[in-house]
Amino acid sequence: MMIGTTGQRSRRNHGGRRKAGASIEDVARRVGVSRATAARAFSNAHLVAEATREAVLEAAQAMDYRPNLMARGLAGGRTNTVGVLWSLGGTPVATGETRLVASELEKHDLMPYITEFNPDDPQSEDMLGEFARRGFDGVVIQISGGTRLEYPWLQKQIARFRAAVLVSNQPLGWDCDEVTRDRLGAYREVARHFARTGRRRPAIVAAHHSNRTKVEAFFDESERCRMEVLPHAVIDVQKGPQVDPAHVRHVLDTRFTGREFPFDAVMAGNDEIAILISAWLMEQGLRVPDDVALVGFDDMPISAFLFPPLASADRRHEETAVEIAALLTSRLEEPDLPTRLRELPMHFLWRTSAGGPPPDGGSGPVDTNEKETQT
Amino acid sequence: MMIGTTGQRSRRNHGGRRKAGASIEDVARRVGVSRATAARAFSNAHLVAEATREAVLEAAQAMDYRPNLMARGLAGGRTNTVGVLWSLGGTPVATGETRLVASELEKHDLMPYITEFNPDDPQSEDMLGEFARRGFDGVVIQISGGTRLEYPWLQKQIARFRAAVLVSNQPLGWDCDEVTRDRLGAYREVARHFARTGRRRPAIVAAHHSNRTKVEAFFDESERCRMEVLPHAVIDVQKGPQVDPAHVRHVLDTRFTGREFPFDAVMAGNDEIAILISAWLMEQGLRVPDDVALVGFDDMPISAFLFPPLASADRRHEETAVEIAALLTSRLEEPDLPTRLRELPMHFLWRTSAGGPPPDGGSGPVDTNEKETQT
DNA sequence: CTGTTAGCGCTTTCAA
DNA sequence: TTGAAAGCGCTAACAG
Repeated sequence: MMIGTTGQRSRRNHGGRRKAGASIEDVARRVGVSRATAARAFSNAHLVAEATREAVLEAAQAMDYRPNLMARGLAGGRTNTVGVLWSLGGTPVATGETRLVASELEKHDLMPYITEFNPDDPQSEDMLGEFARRGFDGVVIQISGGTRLEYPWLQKQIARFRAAVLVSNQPLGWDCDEVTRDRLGAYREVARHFARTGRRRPAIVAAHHSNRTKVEAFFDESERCRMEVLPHAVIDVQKGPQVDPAHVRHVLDTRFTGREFPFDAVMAGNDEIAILISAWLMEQGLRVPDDVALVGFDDMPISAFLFPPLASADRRHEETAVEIAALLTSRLEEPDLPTRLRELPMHFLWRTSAGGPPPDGGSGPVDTNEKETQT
Repeated sequence: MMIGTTGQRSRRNHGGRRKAGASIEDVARRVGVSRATAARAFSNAHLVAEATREAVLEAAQAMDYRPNLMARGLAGGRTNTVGVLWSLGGTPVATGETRLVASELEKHDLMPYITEFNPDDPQSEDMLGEFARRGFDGVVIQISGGTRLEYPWLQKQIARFRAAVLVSNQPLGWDCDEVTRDRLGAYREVARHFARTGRRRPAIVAAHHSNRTKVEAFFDESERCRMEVLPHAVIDVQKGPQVDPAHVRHVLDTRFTGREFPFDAVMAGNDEIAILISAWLMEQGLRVPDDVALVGFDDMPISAFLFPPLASADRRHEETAVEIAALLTSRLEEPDLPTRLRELPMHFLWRTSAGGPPPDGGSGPVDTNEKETQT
């Protein structure tokens, strides 16, 4: 490591107060009204005379005035900031999802702050406290494979914000708006597809073994369809907090190499795992889907273009992001709205890797089956 | 779409002032000192008598006091907030990188705001203004495949922050700290490897054709190594602002299907593109690396476990993230430091898909060749 | 509909 | 080393 010295330019503007541009006072003076009136033109437009408001807005435009949100928050007003607490788990799909949510919120002039979140981690409580202290207007909280359905501290923290949207796997019924994406239906659809196309011995390879419901749904449906559920049909590849490709590989190697692979259909917890399985199967000389049918989950952008194209389940990211933003902004506008529940069930997305002909001649069901409820 | 109504619970805590926990005044009262002194214990500890400070800190702890950062910012103090402006471009690698940066900053008790950034987009200027108005302490700005080397407005905006770190492809020499990851070396290494292992006709498939330097470096080295650079050896798969798998596929299909694929070595702009190419080649009945050697870029976590394992270039994410955080925090502590430049060149990472024996018996060079400079 | 007046919780002179 | 006092820019009563 070399250390050279070729100059000594140093940065100006060290500590100290920075001038932050025009203030509402400047605008007010220019228009000839009081500070309060000028300010109202922004935060309570409906309390200001049409003409006055226009004059203020025009002056503000001319002076390039923008409200200082620290000051606003401090005084109890809105900061146009929302926290997005998501369990990223290192998967590209999750981070992609938060980007969609972020860009959707930005469309509504809200500034999203995205952060990793795990309700089982006590540190997460601090995070929410910090958000409240910073005057965040709202929070979006994803309770993903959550081990529980009740987090009393969380429910309490949520009440500190003007708006809160929960993103869940199943309706939680907390006192806030909620978007639910049920994945059980997709798991059952995959099981039925496997059975219908002549598969006999299905397996599931997934992380988060803790979250049993999806595994149960899959095997329940498998048995109803007369497939054989072998003793070790659940292959858990969870290790740390996130999926580790090396570990997935290691599990497959130690459990199956040298022996005959006993399954003819594999459901993977997500597309990344499916890709790893696919590579491993190829290496073993097994063909997808001829020898083993393979289905992933969450539909990564590249999945449709792999060889063979990887079947998956549609996570409905865009719709979810739009719903979240809609719920949040409407709540911010009208705090007294009743709590709302939006259901966006996930569905099996047929592609070649799943084998056999696609279900009823299409790549997915037509009825997406969403529900809108006031709870 | 069904609309049901099953209740009318509504949220409390609509607008209005929220009580935000203990204030510095409460702490001061409890200890028996003035507000100013208590506050100094946090923001200017060295101006307070040892004993007083300890008493204040202890009281704060007991009362679970945390400074209100909106107030602090408003009064001109630090907000412990930094903006991370990164060109995500939808690639999982970029988002993964920002997560590393974020978690590194969090270790230093800084709160990162990650946002998409493109210096060629005029809207980005607003973004920085907004950050300044919100009292952000610093910004991390990635100037990626940037078309230019000078962005006067950007350099000016940067001066509004206490700290700024630039993340670039090549040293830019602006008046702020900088981390540079040169990728040209890696491109040259790949070309040399292809030549050494008997490949004759290399191609490059990449987005961002605008950024020609890496393409030039690759073909320059190819020619020096006596490989044949065919007329259409640059396959541009750029369409929108981000890589679109469908478009990559489309380009490959329209240009090569039905004809013989003229190249025996392909360098892809990133691992995702490489995966798409690999699938496409398989579909054409071409084998990697026997018929076509393939190298990606940026080393996605799953790349090492694909079939065949995908060669790539090490983006040195972790080191980069650590450097960024180190530069930022040190600048915040000591504003008068000279500007610093850290160089972290990227290197070729051999794996099976690249064909032939690995370069000098290893998977990569030992000398990582970093530099530390004061400019 | 508009102006006046208090703060929000902190930092920062300026004296003591 | 500490305290008193004056804001930072805005919102929120409360009068007019």
